[in-house]
Amino acid sequence: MPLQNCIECMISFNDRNGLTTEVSKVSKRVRQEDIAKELGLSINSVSLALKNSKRINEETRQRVHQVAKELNYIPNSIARSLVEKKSKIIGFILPKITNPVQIETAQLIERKLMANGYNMMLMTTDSDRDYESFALDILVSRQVDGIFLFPTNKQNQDKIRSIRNAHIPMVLLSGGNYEPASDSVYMNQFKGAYKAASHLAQLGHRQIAFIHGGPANMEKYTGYQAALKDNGIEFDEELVITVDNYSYEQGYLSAAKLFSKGGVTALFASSDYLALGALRWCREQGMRVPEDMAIVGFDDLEAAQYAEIPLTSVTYKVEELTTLAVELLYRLITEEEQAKSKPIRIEIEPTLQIRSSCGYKSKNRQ
Amino acid sequence: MPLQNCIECMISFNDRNGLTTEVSKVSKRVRQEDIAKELGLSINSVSLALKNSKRINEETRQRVHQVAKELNYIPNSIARSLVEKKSKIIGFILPKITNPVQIETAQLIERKLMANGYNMMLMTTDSDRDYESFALDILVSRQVDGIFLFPTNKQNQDKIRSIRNAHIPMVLLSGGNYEPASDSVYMNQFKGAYKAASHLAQLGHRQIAFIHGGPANMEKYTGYQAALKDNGIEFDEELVITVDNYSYEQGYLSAAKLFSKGGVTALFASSDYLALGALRWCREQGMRVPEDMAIVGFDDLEAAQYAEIPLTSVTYKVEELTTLAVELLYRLITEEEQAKSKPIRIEIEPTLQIRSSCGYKSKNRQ
DNA sequence: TTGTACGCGTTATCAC
DNA sequence: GTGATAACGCGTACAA
Repeated sequence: MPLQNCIECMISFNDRNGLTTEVSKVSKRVRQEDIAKELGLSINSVSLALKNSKRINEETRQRVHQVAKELNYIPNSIARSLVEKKSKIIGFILPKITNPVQIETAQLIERKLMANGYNMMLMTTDSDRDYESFALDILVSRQVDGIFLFPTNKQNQDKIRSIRNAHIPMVLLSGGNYEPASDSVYMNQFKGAYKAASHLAQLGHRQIAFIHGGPANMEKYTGYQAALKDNGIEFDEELVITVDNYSYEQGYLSAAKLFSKGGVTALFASSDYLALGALRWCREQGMRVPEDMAIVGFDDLEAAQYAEIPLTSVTYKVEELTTLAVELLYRLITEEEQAKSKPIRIEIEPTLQIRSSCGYKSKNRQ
Repeated sequence: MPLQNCIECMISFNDRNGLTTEVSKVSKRVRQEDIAKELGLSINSVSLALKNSKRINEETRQRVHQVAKELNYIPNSIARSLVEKKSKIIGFILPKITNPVQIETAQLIERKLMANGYNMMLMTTDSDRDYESFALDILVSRQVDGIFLFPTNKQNQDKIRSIRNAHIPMVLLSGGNYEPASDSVYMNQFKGAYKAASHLAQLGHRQIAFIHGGPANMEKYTGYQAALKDNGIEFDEELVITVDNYSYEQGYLSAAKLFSKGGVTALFASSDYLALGALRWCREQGMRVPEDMAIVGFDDLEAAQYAEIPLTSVTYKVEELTTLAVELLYRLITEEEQAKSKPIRIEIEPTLQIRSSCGYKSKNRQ
């Protein structure tokens, strides 16, 4: 689909399908007018009665509710949104729905929003700059009351800034060691990666490989590099592999490339799936983990904990993050919090969950 | 939140928050009227120009587009939806976002929808009857153009039927050996479970345990029972455990309960995660898989393939299913397909992907 | 307590 | 080709 000029594409969409002219056979939905006619009241009275206004007679109120139920009246949110200038929809944009942590974040946020009458519109970007931009336009067009965005690296910074300037509440769920373009609540991936790589370095490893998912993982990449530097290890580009999705398979294939040459003694993977795929390769090749190869993952999925060799992984409290994120968005929606020149920035610091796969004998070792 | 009388809850929502009276500091979005004023045209001409009507002068058309871009005009989908009686939103209801196969289904469907100008509203039910009913009401209220629903067992059959009667396009993504309440495209879970349990029975196992996730897994349950019966094995309730989510942990705990007594030689789990959790328990207890315990899972996740002992699992083509489901929904939307008295029913038959965990020496054994 | 009139932003039907 | 005018369904002043 044409991502260029996406607004134009949205504008002219109707020309492309022939649906408009078709006779709608949809049985008319019942409106307030219908129940007004039924009772010989005005639409207004019905409207007031339905929202239990005290300015309406208790008896008529009950009769209206009665008839509404009988006719199976369901309010038209679209019409309501138009007049109230609130859609009660929150947009949620994330790169890929297959990222378990991001989708868990979405789930928790959806639950919290639902409790306040909001619903969630979900869009994916595949980490693509144009898709991300397009998704933002769509959500603005749909008059969402707020947006959660897992931005991919520093894409669309200008657009994000302009949305913020338009006072559309938006909370970024990713960020790093740079000035964010909008208010944000996120786990510091830089620090997480730094901790992981440092840990491996301090266990004595000098050749630490790194697998990452491209632009979406830039912060992890820089964290990895910083850790090497601080531990006096020279960065070697040969030890880094970029993959295009976080799968066991990609981890498996990357391990084959990275480890066959020999020399490498440790791996830091930007996702647990990648780490577990690599783990599988090691097992097949008769490599012992952690003795021959130390492995650290990222996200601390349940799969990491239950792996053959329980996986050391970078972790953080998703529940805590989502709570903060929703709170911040509500503050922005109610404008308790004005859009200040400097975006609010709430950071969660990740920790390293140490298990067997890195070879460190912790007291809590599993 | 009050799930009873959900419509009333929706109706009276505004009373509960105090936002309505607050002064909106949102800088006014630009409307067609603004660009009309700017050019000394009528709103109508602007509207026509924006959608590239041939009934408008080419020069003015261009001027309108020009100004629209300058003012950063973004169309208001809410207003458009109101008059067109089409929201271009598709609702998607699923029990839990943490089910990888269901969420992959959602992802694939979202992509296909997006290519046609639709967006997706996502809701979760937690397999709860009232939540499911509530979600349906919300989506109807929001005037969605169609609904995908992973129904939980036979909940809300009447509501589903009434939505169908109201000619709101809806495709069910789950079903079984019973007359579905609406048009549906789904993988036959009964057959999948039947194949899995039969396979174990035919390998000689007589005590086959079963872990399932409650009402959402009824079809698998009956498939399991049917397989036992057809293989002359008496059903033993003691060998069945119900869990409330598909996690490694639940599988691990269930294995502890089921296997400690002894006697059981095989396990069929209604989800790969459960199976892998059980696998972990076996390893810790020194039980060999498949020699001491044969295990079969469901869904054929990547984790199953890459497990320590690659897991035999029930599988099907999600891509194929989503393609059929989207096609069917479009047919219903364009009313090529009238809502007939008898719902359309498209079934995908799952297959058993045999790997090492069940002990069967297939030629393709991994 | 209830009804009337108007507005929300857009599209569609007519005139001109 | 272009511009009034009337919808769409609901909320809210303001009258009655």
